[in-house]
Amino acid sequence: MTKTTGVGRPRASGAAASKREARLAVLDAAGELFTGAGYAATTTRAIAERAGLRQASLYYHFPSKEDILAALLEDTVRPSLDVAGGLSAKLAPVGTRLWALAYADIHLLGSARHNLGALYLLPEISSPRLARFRAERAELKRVYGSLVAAAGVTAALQGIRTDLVFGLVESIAIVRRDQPDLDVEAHAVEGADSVLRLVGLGEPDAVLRGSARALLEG
Amino acid sequence: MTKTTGVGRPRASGAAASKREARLAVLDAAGELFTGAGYAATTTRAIAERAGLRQASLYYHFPSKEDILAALLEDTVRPSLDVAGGLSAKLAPVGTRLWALAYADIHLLGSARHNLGALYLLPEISSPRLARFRAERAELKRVYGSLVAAAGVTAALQGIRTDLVFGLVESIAIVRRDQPDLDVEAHAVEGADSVLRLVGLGEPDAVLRGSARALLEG
DNA sequence: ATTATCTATAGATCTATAGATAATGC
DNA sequence: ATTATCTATAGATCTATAGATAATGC
Repeated sequence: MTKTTGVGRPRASGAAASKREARLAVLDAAGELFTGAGYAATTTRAIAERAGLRQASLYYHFPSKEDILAALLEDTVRPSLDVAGGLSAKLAPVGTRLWALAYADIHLLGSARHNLGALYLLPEISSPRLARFRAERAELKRVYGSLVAAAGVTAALQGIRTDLVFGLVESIAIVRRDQPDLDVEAHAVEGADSVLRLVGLGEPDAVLRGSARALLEG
Repeated sequence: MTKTTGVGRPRASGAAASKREARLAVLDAAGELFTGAGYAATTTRAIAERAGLRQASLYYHFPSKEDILAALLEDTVRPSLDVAGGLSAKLAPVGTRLWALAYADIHLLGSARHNLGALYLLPEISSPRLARFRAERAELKRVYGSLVAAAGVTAALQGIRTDLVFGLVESIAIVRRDQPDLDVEAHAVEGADSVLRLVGLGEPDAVLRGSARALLEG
């Protein structure tokens, strides 16, 4: 006759939540701790505590600690890939598309709840369990690569310029670590402008920016 | 009458080395392991093994694991600061100086024995023991900032553009992780060129590149 | 006497598994 | 019966300190 919220043994902490909520709470706690203290330095106990359940209960939701990291990172690239996919359906000049993609990515990385881009340099990234994340990130980079090519960059320079563009976009994570309260919007605009200058498309004007934004909204 | 190399109890491994060599061996082992497996995931035992001594003997050379990291990171920024200092003594146009600094930094980060730039995003960076590293890196960033300002970037945009330039330079670490055999020279030239375009100094020509290189050698 | 190392270990974890348990659902 | 959690713990570490030891130097 006790009032509870759902199926399954109640939590020791008293907190009640659905399975989906529990999973999200775990991811949120892990995101906070991984970015704040580091992946290896974060214990499963700390994650569980923050999420309101016991350490062993994590394993009902995720097969291993690395799978928690995988889920977090995949959730980070996927929205970028979605933007890239959405753009590919639209007709617009290269510069506009490239500006839009860079702007959206910097915005996503810069304003996500946790600075998960800071985890891209983690050595654990090479683990087999993170294969899907790596593949999705490579896919995103390929999109940048095709835009850089379409921008007219010499074949010989396409690889390196793509690296630089991608690096410029992702470097928002470094900036964000140093300045947690940075102006993401300004950074995204300036970053996207810089990407265009970087690939030799010149200085973007208000018209280009406007249509790029429209592209993202439409 | 046993033949040994110096003062102190001989190593169990048989390897003999001076105190200075031992310290360097520890740093080299740690650099390899920190960049390959991660800081927290690397045990002091693994470092010691690779350096040819026992785990506890590390503590004769460094007061803690974090101090090993601090020494490595400081050794990484210092050469860049030296370049920056050297440049400040010379007379040359802003573009040339900025190109030279970016080129030198990308080269240093890209071809150092280990990809230590990949550790700049580590959460451990905020530890008090790493205060000196942070200060030196901030100093280097300030140099970039003054060059960006001298390049004529609007006051309102100086901060963000400096972040972007610094991010572009340091992003070599991400690229290097993904492509360990990258062409550092090409990346450094393209990266430095990109920095100039990024701050609005236009497309650098062979003359500028030549005098920037001369600046670095002289 | 000094130096650079060693052995041994305290004390504190950490991840993941085994198996029990307290709910709801049928 | 199924679900979502719990308790308990195996087994494996890990960092740092204490104190001994095997060299050289004086």
